[in-house]
Amino acid sequence: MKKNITIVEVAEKAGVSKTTISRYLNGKFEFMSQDSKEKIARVIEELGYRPNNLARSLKSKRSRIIGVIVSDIGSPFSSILLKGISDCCERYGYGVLITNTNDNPKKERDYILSMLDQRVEGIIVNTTGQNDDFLRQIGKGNVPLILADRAIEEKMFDTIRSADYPITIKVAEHLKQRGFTRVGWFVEPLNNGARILRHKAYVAACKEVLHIEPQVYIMEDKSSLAVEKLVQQFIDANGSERKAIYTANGVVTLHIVKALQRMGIHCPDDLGLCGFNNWNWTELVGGGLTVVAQPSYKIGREAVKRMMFRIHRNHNAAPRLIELECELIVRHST
Amino acid sequence: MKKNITIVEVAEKAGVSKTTISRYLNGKFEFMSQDSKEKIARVIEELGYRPNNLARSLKSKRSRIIGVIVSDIGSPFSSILLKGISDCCERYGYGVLITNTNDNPKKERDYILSMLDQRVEGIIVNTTGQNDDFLRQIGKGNVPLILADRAIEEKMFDTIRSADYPITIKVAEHLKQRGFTRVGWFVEPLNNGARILRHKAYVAACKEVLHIEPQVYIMEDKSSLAVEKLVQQFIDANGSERKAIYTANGVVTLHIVKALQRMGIHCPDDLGLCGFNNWNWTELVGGGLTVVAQPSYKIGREAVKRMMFRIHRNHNAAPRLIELECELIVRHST
DNA sequence: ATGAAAGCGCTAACAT
DNA sequence: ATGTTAGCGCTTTCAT
Repeated sequence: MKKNITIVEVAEKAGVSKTTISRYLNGKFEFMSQDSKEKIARVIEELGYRPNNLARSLKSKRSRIIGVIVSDIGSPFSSILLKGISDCCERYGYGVLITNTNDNPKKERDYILSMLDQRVEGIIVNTTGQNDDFLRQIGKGNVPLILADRAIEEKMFDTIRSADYPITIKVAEHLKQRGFTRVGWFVEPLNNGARILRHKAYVAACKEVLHIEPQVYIMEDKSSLAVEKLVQQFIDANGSERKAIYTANGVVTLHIVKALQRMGIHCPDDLGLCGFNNWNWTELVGGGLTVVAQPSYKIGREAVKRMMFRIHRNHNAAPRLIELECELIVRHST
Repeated sequence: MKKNITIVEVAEKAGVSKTTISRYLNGKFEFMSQDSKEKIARVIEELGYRPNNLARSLKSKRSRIIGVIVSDIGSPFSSILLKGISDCCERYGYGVLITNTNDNPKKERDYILSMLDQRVEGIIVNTTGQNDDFLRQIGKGNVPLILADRAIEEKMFDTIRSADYPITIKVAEHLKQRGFTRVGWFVEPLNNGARILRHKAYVAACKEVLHIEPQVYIMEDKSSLAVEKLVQQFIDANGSERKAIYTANGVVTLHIVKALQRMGIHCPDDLGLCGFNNWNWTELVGGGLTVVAQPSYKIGREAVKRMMFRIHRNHNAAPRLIELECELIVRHST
């Protein structure tokens, strides 16, 4: 097990002090002789020296790592979000420490604390929605926290999410124009900020555009039978009206599509369907699904940009809500 | 900006030395009075003290972080793999530093180096396949490297992947039994270990089971037109035989399904189709796709287990190739 | 333009 | 059972 090369050896071999090496490493060439510079470069090359980032971070208090906590790393939303985040972090020379909570609030708390222990410079969290008090507490510390997709009630953190309201209005207009007179909204339990805001948007769209009573169907249980029952319930409740389902997210969309297939219900003739999230398979099923495309990649990218702003420009900027535009992709199912 | 609490303050307030606090933090209670123990616990609680992991790692040379490099974080394979890795790391008390190369070999090299700078204790890499020399170099160092899914020629690293050979034989038997007399294999360029091994398996299956000449179709270009052309080529080349397509991975499957839909080709009557990877949408399209289910989650989990073995038990164990069983899920398309 | 020296917050001999 | 001390590998005043 060969010893690691440190700054000391480099200094000795280059015939200068540690300080000069450190300056070199940090790009402070301004008051450094061309000679030293070249010699150092050569020695580093020869030795294959690489600085120890733990030591650098410990001393400088800048780890150049940001933490990311997602609620379900297996979902396409998360992977695209993460892609946006990592791509953007890379441009800023930051690394990304990622953890996955599986929507478990306790894990979320533990991970946040352990990321702070690692001295991450900021945390981006797609919160489970059950940690508002804890998050507030963390917010008082000096490591910026930014919410991705899921907001919390209080306007305390920068939040980057999709602009659900305008797109939901647009969806309603589209459905109305296609002759649908009843629109049911299918969602998982309303226990996080994204779902709550989308719910508001749906209710507003019912009032303002569709002029109907909202019909919210909450999937407490995602088993095949339970979902089919819920769909049947919606159908039975609306007699001979032209009915359409609007879903709250990609997971719900998937469950609904499966249920409709099993039930032998065809879109758009038997029932309209507008999904949320333009996942790669949505164009493949049933001749193509009409969907709202959420800007997941951009959400990631903007979260990082905002984080960099906070870290490098203004630690105490007022929290901002950044809502990014969604796109309605009309296909065969409506 | 309030000062961070350090071990020194805790020691003072508890009336003991730093050493004792350090012992407490590391669970070395064996020679510690019940009294000290309780007092320390209380002080830590009161102060809300949390140890600085950078300092711990720097000193102890154990960061309790492992690095993971995936080639495409946006793909379901990667997300499930990552889920397996993170879940398992958590059980061992390890954090995960994740980066994404987008199949760019240069990025892969840079990320590996920067992970080493962070003093990760091990690296799991789903390599682009274009860095064999570099990886060998890294392999000589003392940070274990484990390959996930994509092997390299030389048997130098632990490698965890799916057992492609037996499942491919099984696929061939299934297709034969269903009356398919020609099977074409569709793949991206053969530039990584997974594809190369799958290619071998396909060729073997052709000889041993199907008794036909292999027909390999390489998708150099994934545009709609190019893919359609390739499919048409396969069809034209095999006249009135019963033809089936077997794909090398989920991305290829997706492209083929799209092409078939556009071309108005129906499975299994016009053409059989067996995909690779049981992504959530495969059961939805065309009445359900027959697929090989790759054990992505398990690959992640086993990679971590092997990593822990290497780190904690035997740094110099002989490299092992661990191949995990795949499952054939027969649906409507064959 | 360069260096000496004092830490960053912790761990681990080596005492006692 | 507990404390003293010397670092881990770097950055950063403050000199010169």
